[in-house]
Amino acid sequence: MEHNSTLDLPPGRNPTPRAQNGGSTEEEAPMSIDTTIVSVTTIEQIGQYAGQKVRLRGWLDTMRSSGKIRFLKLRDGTGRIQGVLTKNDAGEELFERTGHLGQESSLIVEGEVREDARAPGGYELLVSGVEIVHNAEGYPITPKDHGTDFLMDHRHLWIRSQRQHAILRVRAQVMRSISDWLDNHGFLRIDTPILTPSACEGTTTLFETKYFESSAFLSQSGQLYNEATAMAFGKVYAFGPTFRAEKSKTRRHLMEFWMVEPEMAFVDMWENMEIQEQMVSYVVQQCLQHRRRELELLERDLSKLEKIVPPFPRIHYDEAVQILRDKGVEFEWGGDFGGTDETVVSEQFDRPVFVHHFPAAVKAFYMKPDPDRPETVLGADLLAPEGYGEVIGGGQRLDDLALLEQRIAEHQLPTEAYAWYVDLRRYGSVPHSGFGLGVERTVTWVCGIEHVRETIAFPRTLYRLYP
RNA sequence: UCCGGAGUAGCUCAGUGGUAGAGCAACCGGCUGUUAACCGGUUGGCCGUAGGUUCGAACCCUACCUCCGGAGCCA
Repeated sequence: MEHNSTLDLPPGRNPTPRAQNGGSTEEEAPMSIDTTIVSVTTIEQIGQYAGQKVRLRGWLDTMRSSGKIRFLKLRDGTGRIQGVLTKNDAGEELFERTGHLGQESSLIVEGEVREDARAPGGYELLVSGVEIVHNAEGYPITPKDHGTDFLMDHRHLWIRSQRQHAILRVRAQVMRSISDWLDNHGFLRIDTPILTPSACEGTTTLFETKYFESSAFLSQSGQLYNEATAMAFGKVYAFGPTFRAEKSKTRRHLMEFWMVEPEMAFVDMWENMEIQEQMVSYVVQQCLQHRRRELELLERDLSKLEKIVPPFPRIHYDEAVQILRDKGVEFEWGGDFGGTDETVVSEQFDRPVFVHHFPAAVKAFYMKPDPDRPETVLGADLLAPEGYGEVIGGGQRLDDLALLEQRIAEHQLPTEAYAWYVDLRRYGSVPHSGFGLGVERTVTWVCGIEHVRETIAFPRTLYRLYP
């Protein structure tokens, strides 16, 4: 992130190029930053420079003025620190010049790092020089309350705020931990196409786009392609965006969302679940370890996350139906779970719960039926606790040529388009399984927040394509 | 698509038939330890749009638009 990292240089001895003054609106104002050699650092690293003079480059978060003393809260993307400026120490000229800075003005600030119990974070900067790179006027997001719609209209600015930083950092950690776990367990990342000739699962509505003289669809899943790459490499995963043109309007839905989809040859439904619980536990524990500060800022109940360790409970669809009925929910065997159904079931457990053996009728055509009860499939959904709902859908795939051809016919799917997929059952078919984990839902759960739309920088919701 | 809620200052909202309001933001001034600072002042309005009822409509009625929450579908 930092181009001028000072990590491996002794403090105070790394000459950095003089900051350019091109964006300054000050006319012929003297450079108030002196030319002595001062370390450029980040707020994250500032503790290493206690008692020394440093230079920070960032944006003005808030400013409070009190006549002869001024507090400039600076953020630089790595953290926030309060700069203190007094008329006596800083001098009349500097004090006057910083009196009319708007929120989010970009600044290069120089000063001495001081430990101070009064400062949030333990350190503050005794400001001795300020270069105004750009003085911002009328920043729309004030420190007061705003509605979601207003904030979403200003999403490009909203992501500068502390809460959004915390969420997006947790997201990055979740994605990184997923990749780490899979890479360390013999999976090869092979990404699948986003432009596809036809529906993958044939269930949801797809976004259609021009493809020269014909049309193409934005992928709703890499699932089918993953099966091909798994037959080529054994253990694989795809990690990328997926698109669903469903008119879903809930706190769990986005039109564009990210999914990681591992697929494994010679793995059955039960082993599939073991892999999932290992990976999910690892991801949650890594977030606790590396993003604790962010989770605390979000006021997440960390004790709930600490419980996320294997094994996760596994219940049969029949049991789940019984739980619903015991809790007074009218539910007929054979249906899929709605949001509230998922909540009722998952609230019975303090860990994510697998619900397996769903009725075949509500699942995709490629799911393998249970030989003993063919009206159910060898698949499992993973429901996150605390009512966060389905974060994983997965299962064992149909590996029998004749049965797959029959299913494709039953679902009235175009045979030509699936010819390559059927081929996989013709040349060395093996039992195989996989799953798809929704990144935004997982991040929502880990963060303990209300809505998936804050877990991606620029969410695509039903009626929002801006910014 | 269906059900429910809401559109009033830049933002968050009050105002339920009789002169358009508050807090914050912005702007001016005061204050040497502020944490969503505080104090004084100034600016700021096609009350979502179009009809209708009424002497008179932000307010009542009708339609439409937009947003929010939920359902369905899904990760």
